[in-house]
Amino acid sequence: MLDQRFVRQNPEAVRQAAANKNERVDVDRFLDLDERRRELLQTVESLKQRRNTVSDEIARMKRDGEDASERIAEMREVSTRIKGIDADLAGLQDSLQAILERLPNIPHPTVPVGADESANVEVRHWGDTPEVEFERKAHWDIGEALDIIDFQRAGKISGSHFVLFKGEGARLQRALIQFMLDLHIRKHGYTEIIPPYIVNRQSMFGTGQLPKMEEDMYRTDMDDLFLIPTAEVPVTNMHRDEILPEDDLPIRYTAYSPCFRREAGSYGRETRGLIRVHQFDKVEMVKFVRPETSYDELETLVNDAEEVLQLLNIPYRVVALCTGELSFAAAKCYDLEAWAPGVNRWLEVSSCSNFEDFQARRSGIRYRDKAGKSRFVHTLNGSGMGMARTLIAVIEHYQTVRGSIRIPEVLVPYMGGLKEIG
RNA sequence: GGUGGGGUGUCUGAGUGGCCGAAAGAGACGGUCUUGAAAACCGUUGUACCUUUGCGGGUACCGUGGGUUCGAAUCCCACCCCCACCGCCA
Repeated sequence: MLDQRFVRQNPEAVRQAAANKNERVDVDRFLDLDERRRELLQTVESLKQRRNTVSDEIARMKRDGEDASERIAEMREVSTRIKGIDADLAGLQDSLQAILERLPNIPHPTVPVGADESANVEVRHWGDTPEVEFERKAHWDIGEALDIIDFQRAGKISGSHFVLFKGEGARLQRALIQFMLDLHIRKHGYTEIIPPYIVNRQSMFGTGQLPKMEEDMYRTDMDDLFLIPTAEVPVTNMHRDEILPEDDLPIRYTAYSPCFRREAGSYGRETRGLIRVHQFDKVEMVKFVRPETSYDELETLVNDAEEVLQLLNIPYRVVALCTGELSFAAAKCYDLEAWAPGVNRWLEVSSCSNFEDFQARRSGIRYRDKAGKSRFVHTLNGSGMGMARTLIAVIEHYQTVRGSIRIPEVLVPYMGGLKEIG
């Protein structure tokens, strides 16, 4: 969420940011409501001042045994007026709030301006995409041939775009998760969290999924709870409405969780196999940092994620998203795209974002600085990495001419010494 | 699900209608003392919003939302959350 005063003082910046993010916002209406609100506020506050003064007077008169009935009658009227104006004010506040919570975050100046992915900028790449020494098969063919991925039965059990892993396939996925967690915990200094996978409405609001993305979320009707679309939600909300000691910063958490996404209206050829599914596993990294350091922390976050792919020896590229591709809450974001030779394309396996104080303001996450002043922290998060797609990259990258899958060296210990599937 | 207890500032915790933005303690910050530190002592220390060029002035906030009242942390209603015990249960 943006600061109300910031919007008032920089309407053009807000308009521009929204336009660059392909969002439609009504800043004029906001300014109009905001001005009316301030007028009413001044009126009602001076009435309240009057009421407070006279109430003290009444208290004094009663103590002195004087007759205060005239004052009381007068204040009865004042109070009625106050109640009326307060009601109008509350209506205005609600309208303002509704606009405010739908205003997207302002992109950082270094973010390339553009409407779609053609404006994204490749920052660097790592590893060579291998020469085509044989006809690479897509992961769904390999998975079915080796009987380690079962789309048919997943469809029967749950519906399309669900997946079931079996035998060594399930184990490979678990190995990936374990390997990633260990890397982030031992080498990168993150603290492991196992959060709740179902959260309340306020948590979903805090990280910015609500109100805009509600139709993309799985929700439990009876309790109005949401299945998390990413561990970012529960982990970021751990410190909602808290004031953290400055010495605690930066805080770095990593969490494995399943992720649930309805993906309403995103079907088609692009989503075949494991590329886009309703439930997938992900290891997430979340940071709470001092504002001064957040862009340095973003770079190390990306590096932490990159190291996963480097150790798996999978070629990838780092892409700086343009304004039009940035999510609602992000100020800047890098995507990591792994090369998947079977489907012959780059797959987004990680997304690392700096939200600056946007989420912190929504969820009241602050810290107390050395001067004793409380300030909003900056929050960041990044996948490290998203499963299913990382699994695609591994399967398609490590397939052999014979149709088997070699196990990446770093995963062998997690596979109980197994070196090859099939 | 049932019964009981409870949600107050950074923390602990007092406060049952006006003199309460809120005692006391802790913590933090500044100072005195000290070679330095600790201890002791003195002082300062909530947030948001409106207004003002500035000094300043004002309003609101004691879990959330309503209500009663001239006036609510305090009384009433609803809801949420936490704790304990009982029941149920992987």
